[in-house]
Amino acid sequence: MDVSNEREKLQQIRHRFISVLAQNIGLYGISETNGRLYGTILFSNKPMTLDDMSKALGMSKTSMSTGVRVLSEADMVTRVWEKGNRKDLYETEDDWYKSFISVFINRWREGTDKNKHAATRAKEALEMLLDETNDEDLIEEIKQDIDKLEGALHYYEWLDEVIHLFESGDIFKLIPKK
Amino acid sequence: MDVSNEREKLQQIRHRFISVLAQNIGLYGISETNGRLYGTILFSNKPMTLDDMSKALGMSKTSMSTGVRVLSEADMVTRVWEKGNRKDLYETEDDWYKSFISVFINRWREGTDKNKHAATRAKEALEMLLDETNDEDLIEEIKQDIDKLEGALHYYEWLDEVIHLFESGDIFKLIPKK
DNA sequence: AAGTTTGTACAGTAAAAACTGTACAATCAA
DNA sequence: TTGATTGTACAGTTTTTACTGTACAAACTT
Repeated sequence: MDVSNEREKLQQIRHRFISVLAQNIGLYGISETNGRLYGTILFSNKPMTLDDMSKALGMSKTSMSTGVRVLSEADMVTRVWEKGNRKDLYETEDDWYKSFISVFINRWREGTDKNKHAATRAKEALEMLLDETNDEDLIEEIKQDIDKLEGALHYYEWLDEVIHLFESGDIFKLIPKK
Repeated sequence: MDVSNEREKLQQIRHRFISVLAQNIGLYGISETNGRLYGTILFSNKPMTLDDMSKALGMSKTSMSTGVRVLSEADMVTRVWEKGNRKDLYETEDDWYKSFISVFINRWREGTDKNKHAATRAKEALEMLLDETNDEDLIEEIKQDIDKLEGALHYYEWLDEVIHLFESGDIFKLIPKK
């Protein structure tokens, strides 16, 4: 088997892995195409330009530009400088713990905070309404709603602490990096 | 302020909370509309029929049917029986720990396993290719790829243990339910 | 300065997802 | 059995998202 054939095989192995990676990267809030872009940059063993990516994925440079922006904002790729090169170069953050966990934390922190805030506000509003009304049935319904919101709030508080376990890095005391 | 006005206010408070909940439920892999459906059933203080939902959300019964199926598969709502009622009735699983954590676990377990499997297969394939080839440059590239896959696999193993922490319920020893 | 090259905004197009209405099978009532 | 009601498959539509090509501003070269 000659070298070009072997190289072909290498590409195929990479491609297969990148496909699976991209399909499951939705867990981190990244779209499949951007996941494919991430995988491509990951396995390019040198930093890539937008044109490189465009060529590698057969997609427009515009798409690469927006894709790279999303990945940069998620701290999954970083821009890197190289003397004498006018083009922007990008490479992946190779520490998977760092990049994936931080993406995870950002997403969950944001979502949980918003929910918690909304639940608190709703509970307060219901308590005010409870004071105002005299209708028996309505009072009963409001009380049930407050119960539900309290259940939700307990869960969010718990989740808060879970997220903090990751933010603080304490999770690694419990489950050490491999 | 009369009762109908107060009832209006109650609906508004519910609606506002449900909107936020629905916007953030994507974290659990549920779409925003299905999140709204979940919220609607949650705050209906009695089990709902498809027609109830359709009316409450102003959407087709077909959509309710498919939506409820998604939520059922995720164990977020359950079908419930009532004597003398021909229609299917649904209510939410009220234990947020139970429903949300199980949805979370299912998603992450599945995604992580797939990635781990793909990484293992890719690594094996690369090791075979490494044996076959004699080209210096190619050997170097393959080695770099293997390194990356090993990094990924370490992360996946770690993630595996994290997921298991939730599956086993041991997380509650560390961070007790509120 | 003029001439290139590079990244991105924006408008338009293609593809995908969400949603609806109709049709029909399954279940129940009489 | 017939007639009515309920849930869902399926086809078609609308809405949303993804993607592209063009045009242009910013940065660099000469």
